Amino acid sequence: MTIEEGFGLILKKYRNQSGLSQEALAFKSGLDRTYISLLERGKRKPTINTIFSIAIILNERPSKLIKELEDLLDAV
Amino acid sequence: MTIEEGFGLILKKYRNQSGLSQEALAFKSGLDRTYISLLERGKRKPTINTIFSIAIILNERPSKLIKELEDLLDAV
DNA sequence: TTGTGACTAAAAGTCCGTG
DNA sequence: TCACGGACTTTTAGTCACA
Repeated sequence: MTIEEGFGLILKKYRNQSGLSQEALAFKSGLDRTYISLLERGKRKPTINTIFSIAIILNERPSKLIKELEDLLDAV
Repeated sequence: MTIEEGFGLILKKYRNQSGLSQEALAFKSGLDRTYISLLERGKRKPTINTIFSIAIILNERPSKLIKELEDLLDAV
C-alpha cells in the first residue's frame, strides 16, 4: 500500500464517522468535491496544508491521522 | 506563522540535531540540496510523501514532526 | 555551508460534466 | 452520494549556476 492510498482510507473512515458527505467536507474545507474523491481513492498526494485543513474540519489532530497512517503502513 | 514556515523550523531543528548538513540530508533522502533549503525557509509546502521521506532519514516518526508542528502553531 | 533567482517537469487542485 | 474523466490553472518537485 502506498502512503497516499493509506491516507485515502483514513480520510474516508474519519469522514464517514463525522457524517459528512464528500461534498460537505469539500465545502467546509474550501477544497473541491472531486479532489476529496481523488484523495480518498489514493490518486493524489496532499500537501501538508491540505492535511491540516482536512484534519481540522474533521475535528481531529493532523498528527493523529498521520500516526494512524504510520500504523497502517507498518501493519503491512 | 504559516504551516510551511513551522515545518521548516522543525525540519531545520531535527536536521541540526542529527548533525547532517543540508547537502548530506539531501543526498540520503534523494532530494536536492536547494529543495531542502526551500523547505527549511518555508517556501514550499511538502506533500505527504516528502514529509515521510524526510522523517525517515532523520530517524523520526512523521507523526512526531507533525505533532511538534501542531504545538508550535498552537503556541502562537 | 547555505540562500537565491531562474527555470522545466510534474503534480496539486478546480470546474465542467456523466452514469 | 459517489466514481470517474477531460480540460484546465496553480503550485510544488526538482535542478542549476552563482553569490
